[in-house]
Amino acid sequence: MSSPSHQASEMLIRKLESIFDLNDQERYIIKQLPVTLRDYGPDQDVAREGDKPSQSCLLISGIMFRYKIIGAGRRQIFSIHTPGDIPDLQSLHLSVMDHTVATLQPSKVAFIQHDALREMTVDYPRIGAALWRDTLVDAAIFREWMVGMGRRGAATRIAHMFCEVLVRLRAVGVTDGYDFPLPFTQEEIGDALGLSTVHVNRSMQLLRRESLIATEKRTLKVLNWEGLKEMGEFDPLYLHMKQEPA
Amino acid sequence: MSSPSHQASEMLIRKLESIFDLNDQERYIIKQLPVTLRDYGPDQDVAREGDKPSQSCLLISGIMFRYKIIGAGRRQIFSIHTPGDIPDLQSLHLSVMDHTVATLQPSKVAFIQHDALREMTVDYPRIGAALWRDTLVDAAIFREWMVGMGRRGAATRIAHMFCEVLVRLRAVGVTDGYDFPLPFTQEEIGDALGLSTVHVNRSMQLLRRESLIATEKRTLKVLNWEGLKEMGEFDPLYLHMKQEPA
DNA sequence: CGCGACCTTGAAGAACGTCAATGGTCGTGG
DNA sequence: CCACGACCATTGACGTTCTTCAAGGTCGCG
Repeated sequence: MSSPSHQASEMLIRKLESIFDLNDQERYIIKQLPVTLRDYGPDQDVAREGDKPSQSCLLISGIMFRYKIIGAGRRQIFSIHTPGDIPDLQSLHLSVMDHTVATLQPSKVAFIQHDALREMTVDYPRIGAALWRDTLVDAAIFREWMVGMGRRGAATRIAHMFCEVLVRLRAVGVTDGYDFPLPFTQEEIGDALGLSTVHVNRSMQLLRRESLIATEKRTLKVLNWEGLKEMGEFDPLYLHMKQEPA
Repeated sequence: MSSPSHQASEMLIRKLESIFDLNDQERYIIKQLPVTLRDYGPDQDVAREGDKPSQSCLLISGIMFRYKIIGAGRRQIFSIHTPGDIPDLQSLHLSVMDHTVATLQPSKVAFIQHDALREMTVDYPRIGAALWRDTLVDAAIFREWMVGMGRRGAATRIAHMFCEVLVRLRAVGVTDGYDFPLPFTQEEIGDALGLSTVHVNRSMQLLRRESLIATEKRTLKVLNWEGLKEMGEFDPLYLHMKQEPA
């Protein structure tokens, strides 16, 4: 737990245990995974669309996200990643990146060779199943975001996103209360939810007016968790966690 | 190829070979998979949100789709499935369905027990990798739809959807020209793309006015494939096929 | 023939985007 | 300590896109 590379496997184990039961041997095997560490500043691309990576990145601390740029100034953000995530795990079986993976905040990242991961999934099929499951939860989150973009209004989408981020941060122990550092600019929230910056701003004002949230000094305080869940039509089933989050 | 259950494995093999190289042994193993066959009419649910299926379904002929209902009359369709697909392969590692899988057209479906699939993925890790890859392509398609719903206009989204369906139908040999039976009502197209029926109707009129498509007798004719791709901002990279589709 | 499912049309309004300007906060260097 | 600049949040005015509601119209089928 002391050395940074132990920190990497600890975070991965913690993440996998939020969606899968690991036994002692499996935890041990994961701890043996060789990793290479690297620090990134904010807003740096880690793997770009078109790349053919030979390794995947495990987020240790900070926040990452995935996006695609289409034409002039139009960006779509697909996902937000919290510590313990392997944002480009999919590159293990999809050789060409069809989108870009980047840091949102300064982040500590561990790289794991695909060969090592592949070998582990073959030798320990249950760990393979856990990782496969992780990519399936990833897809489930995409589906939920699709519902939002297709069929929910702006305030609902924003509330939903805040609910999801809070639950996921709590699941890996980054936060334990109902406050968390708001790492997103309104532009980034808009790019994630398919909204303009201006409209995000006005919709967030609505959430504040309803006393669901408060923002001060780059911190988001959830004032009324039940109310926010209701506003966001948030049902955490799609996160497929082992235990229902609070 | 004669018996219906051979037809099932043939379609699966064909589908997997569009995204993965199988060898003779692997083809042989897949052919041994025990399946149960069943015919469905149109608009029938095959697995529902909340279910915990012990088998997955392989589409042999017809069209299936996946969706979620949220509140009064709001439905979001996530994906369209062509023969050879296993629409709920994800249930292999996500025990609870977070959405519903249904037929759009009358369809012939083969059910495969999860136990048999799991055993195969453990004994033949390359087949496991192919199936995992398939679920990752599924997720890549979600991402592309997210880009559409978040950042593209109605006509572009519709053109994109037609391009994708055509490419996928061609990949498994259901069509070889540029015409295909249009299995969707305008309401379904709207539910897939996050649009109202009325707006789908008007946007399709635009595509016809531009001589990109023609619809007659429930058949969609692509009059100008290059033009449609351009209108739809369609780049098939995200389908991760072995060979670039025409 | 008549019914149901689907497509089409018009009109009005809500939701959201764009443009452009203002103000706040924070870190940095003088 | 202050001034500056960068980045971000906020506001107003105005346009566009898309939705909603309501009413035909078309087609296949029993």
